[in-house]
Amino acid sequence: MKWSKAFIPTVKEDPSDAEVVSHKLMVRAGLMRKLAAGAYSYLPLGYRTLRKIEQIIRREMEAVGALELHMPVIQPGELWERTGRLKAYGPVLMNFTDRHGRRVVLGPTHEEVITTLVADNISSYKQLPLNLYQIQTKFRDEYRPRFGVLRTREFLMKDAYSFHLTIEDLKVTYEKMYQAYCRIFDRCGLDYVIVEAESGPIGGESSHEFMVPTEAGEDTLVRCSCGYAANLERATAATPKTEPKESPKDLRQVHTPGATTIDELTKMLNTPAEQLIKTLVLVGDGKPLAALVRGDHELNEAKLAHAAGVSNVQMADAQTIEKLTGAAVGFAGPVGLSDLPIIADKAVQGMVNAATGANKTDYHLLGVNPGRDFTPSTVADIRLAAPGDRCAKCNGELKFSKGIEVGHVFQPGAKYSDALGAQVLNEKGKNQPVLMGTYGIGLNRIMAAAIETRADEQGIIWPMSIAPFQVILVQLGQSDQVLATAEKLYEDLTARGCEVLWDDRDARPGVKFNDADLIGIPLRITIGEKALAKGNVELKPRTEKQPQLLEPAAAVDTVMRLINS
RNA sequence: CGGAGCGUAGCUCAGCUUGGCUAGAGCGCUGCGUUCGGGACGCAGAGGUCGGAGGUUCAAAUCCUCUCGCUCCGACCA
Repeated sequence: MKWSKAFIPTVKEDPSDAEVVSHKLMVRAGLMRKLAAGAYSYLPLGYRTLRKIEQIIRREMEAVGALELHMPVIQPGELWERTGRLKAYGPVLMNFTDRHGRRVVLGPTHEEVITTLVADNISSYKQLPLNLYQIQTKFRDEYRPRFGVLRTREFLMKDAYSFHLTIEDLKVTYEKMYQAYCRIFDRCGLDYVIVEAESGPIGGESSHEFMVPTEAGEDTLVRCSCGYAANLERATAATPKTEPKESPKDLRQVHTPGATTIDELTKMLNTPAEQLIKTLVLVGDGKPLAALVRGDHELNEAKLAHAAGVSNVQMADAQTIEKLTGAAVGFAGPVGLSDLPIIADKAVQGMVNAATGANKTDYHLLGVNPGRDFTPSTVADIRLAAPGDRCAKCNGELKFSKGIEVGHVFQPGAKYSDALGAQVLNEKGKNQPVLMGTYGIGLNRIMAAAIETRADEQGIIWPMSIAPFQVILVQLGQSDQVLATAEKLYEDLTARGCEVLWDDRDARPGVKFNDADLIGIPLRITIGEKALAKGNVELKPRTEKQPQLLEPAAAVDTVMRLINS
C-alpha cells in the first residue's frame, strides 16, 4: 500500500480529550477517531490491526474445536426477563421499543440467545460437548465510558459458549479455553497475569480474568510472590492477628454527638480505626442484615452476599436503618441488635475492647467484646483486601496494581439452562440441564493494551503479529534510482507475502521518520541516495537505534527472516 | 446519578475577569518559489452560525438563564 493512496491522518498534538497513552496514540497515529462518548470509528490502519487480532483468535478457537457462528445483535427483551438479567444489567442494557411496542435489547453478551438456540436444537447427550463462538459488536450503556477504547459503549467481543453433560466435561473444555486464551494473548504480544475473579452478572463459581498490568487499567490486581493473584473483588487477605493488649473491660456508653463517620470517631474518642467496629445495615434479597467490619476495613458487597446466601446486597436507606437500630445513621452497633442476622468479618472476631455504635443517637459503646457482648450469626471474610494486608496463603505481602481486563472465562453451569429450559436426555433416557461455560475476549482492549504497554516517546511499537503492516519503506527523495529501488523492494517483499506500507509521499525525511515511528511499524527500510551510492538500503527495527546497511536483495531476505522468526 | 472543568478555524489553544473597532496565534490545508537524512523557510491564500436557544444592552465570544455535547473524580460496572 502506498501511503499517498492510504488514509492515515496522523497528527502532531495530543487530542485534548485523551488521558491515557493508548487513546492519545490511537488518535495521533490515525488508527481511530471518536464519534461520541464511548463510540469510535476505526480507520483503515486501526482496522487492519483489529482484523489481525480477530484472525489470531479464530485460529486458536478452531484449534480447540470451537465453531464460529453469528447471532443477532437485536434480542427480545422477554428472553432477558426470563433469566432475570433485565434487572441484573439494569440501565447498562441498551434497549428500545420497536414499532409493535416490543422491548428489544441490543446484546451486551449472548448467553440468552445461545442457550435458546441450544435448547431448541440439541436434545441428546450424544451431541455434547459443543463449543460455539462469534466475534461481534456488543453494546453496553456504560455509566461512564472512558480511557479511549478501554471502556466504550460499543465494542468488539469474541464470545464463546460451551455446553456439557457433566461438570467434569465442562472443566475439561474450560481448561482448554483457558490455555487457548493464553496462546492468544501470547501471540498478541501481551504480558498478562491470570487472576481469580468474581463472576458478576454472568454467574457461576469458578472464574478467571486475564489482566494486562498497566497504570492505565481500571481494575485492581492483588498479587503475592507465592503466585496468588486475584482481582480486588475476589481477593482474600490473611486475617490480621490481633494480640490482645489488655484484658476485657466492662461495657461503657459514651456521648459522641454528631460523630457518624469513622474519621470523626477516631478523633473524638482518640482511638485508632482498627479499634472500631463498623456496623453497616444492608438489604439482601429484600431482607435486612447487619455487616460488621473493622473500622479501617472496607466492606466487599459481593463477599457479603455470598456469606449471607443472597443474590445481591445493597445499602439500606436511612429510614430502614433508623427503624431497625432505633438511632440515626452512624450510630448502629451489634450489641442488642438481635432481630437482624449479624455477619461479622473474620478480623472483627478477635477484637478486644472495641468501640461501636450504641444504637442510640449520639452515643457509642466502649469495651465491646465479640462473643461476650454480641454473637454474630456468621463469621466470614467479607472485606476488601487493602494495601498492607498479608497473603492468606503464605502470609507474604500483598501487592496492589492496576490492570486492563482483556479476557474472562466463567462457568455458569446450569444457570441459563434452568432459566431457559436447555435440557438433554442422558444415557439413562432422563432429562437433565445442559452445563455451560462462557468465555469472552475484548478485541479493542487487546489493541489498546498492546499500545499502552509497549509505546515509547516516539509512538506505538507494534508486535509483529498484530502490526497493521510488517514493513514500512521510507523513500527519501524522488530520484529515479531511489524510486526504482523502492519499487523493486515493494514488489519483491509483496511477492513473498510481506505486508508493506510504502511511504512514497513527497515529504521531508524528518516527517516520514517521525510518522513511521508514530504508527509503530516493526521494520523500517530506508531508501536514500546516501546509502544507495554504495548499493545499500537501511534496515531498522522500530526498537533499535541504529540501522543496518544491506543490499536490497539481502534486505528482503533479512526482513522475511525477521517476520517468520 | 452527585462533584469539578471545558466547548472560539480541520487540530492544539489565546481572547472572556473589566461588553465596544475587521475575532487572533501555532500546527495542518491550497498555490508559487527556495530547500531536502529526524516534524524546513519565504510570499500569497482558503477556512469561523465563537456548541445551541432565549434574555440584558445602543452594543455580547465576553454578562444572565436554559439547553446540548465532551472530559475528569466519585458512585456503579466486565
